[in-house]
Amino acid sequence: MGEDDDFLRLDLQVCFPLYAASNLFSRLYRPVLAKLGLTYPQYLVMLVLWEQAPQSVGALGERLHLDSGTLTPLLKRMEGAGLVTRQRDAADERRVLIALTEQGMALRQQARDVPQTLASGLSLSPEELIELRASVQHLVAVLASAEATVSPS
Amino acid sequence: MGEDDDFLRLDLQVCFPLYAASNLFSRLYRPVLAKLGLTYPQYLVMLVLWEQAPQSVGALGERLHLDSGTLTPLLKRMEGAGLVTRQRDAADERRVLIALTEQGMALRQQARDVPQTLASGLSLSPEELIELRASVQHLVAVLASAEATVSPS
DNA sequence: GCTTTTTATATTGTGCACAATATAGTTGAT
DNA sequence: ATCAACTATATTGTGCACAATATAAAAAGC
Repeated sequence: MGEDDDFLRLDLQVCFPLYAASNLFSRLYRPVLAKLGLTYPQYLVMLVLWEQAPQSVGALGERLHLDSGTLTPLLKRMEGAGLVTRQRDAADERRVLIALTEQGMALRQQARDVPQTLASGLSLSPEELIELRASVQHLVAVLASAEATVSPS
Repeated sequence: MGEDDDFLRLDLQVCFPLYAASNLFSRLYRPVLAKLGLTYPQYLVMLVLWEQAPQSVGALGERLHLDSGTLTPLLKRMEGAGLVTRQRDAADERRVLIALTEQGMALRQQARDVPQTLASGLSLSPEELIELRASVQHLVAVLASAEATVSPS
């Protein structure tokens, strides 16, 4: 008990720096995104929709690894803000299609400089960022497959 | 507008895989930690306290990059669960010292295998995990210093 | 055609995460 | 000693994140 060879030290965890980095990133984005009227998860939704719209709630959730319990109220707030519309798919009434409004599309221009604004404050080289991104993307793939293994459909 | 050379594509973001990995990790930990009666952030608090206790709320927050608005209710729930005690520091009445109860200390034995249980399900080599951990720890340091720069004390 | 199963989203309740603010305690400069 | 500035924690309100459950629509089996 209390030996130093156990694996419970905070500095030995992989999960903790990910957790801290995620929180710190969202804190760093907050004032920048506030000018656009977005929260950080809402910004991620906009990134997905700017690539392709309309999309169903489920498709958004699959891309972002979030479920309807998170997305539904978030999307309703975005609808209230005039950024997106929500309407049932006529072809499959179970689906709700999320589309961009004119305002939502226009917001892309204002968001254009957000990534570089933040990256510029980070004192990390582009190479470091690219390598880090690839590593964590790989981890996400591993975690997502582990999730699918544990709770099989 | 819509050119492919802008930086708004989700796959080009560093922040998004961190966000997804953090969520996926906490989802993966949830069923394991539930057996110990802990949530994932509560588990992190226990890791810190198992290293050293008692600690003030502020010291916990500094270590975990969390503020009192997050920690106070979390610690009250942990107090209610019988894992920690909360009492004012007699030497400085502004501080609240968080200490472990017998039950809180005993829980360490039950938690002993948690890290390896999770790591074993990940299909990542120990070398990959160590390198990833170092990269993200470095990022946390960079983000924390950026935070300090933006909002100077 | 009608029931069973599956699928897609919504709802409810709990627990973070954090900004803004409040409160109480401490320190420092006179 | 007194008061202004500062520090540590608590409170309030908003917005995620997710498990569990509900509801409704579609698909599949008979």
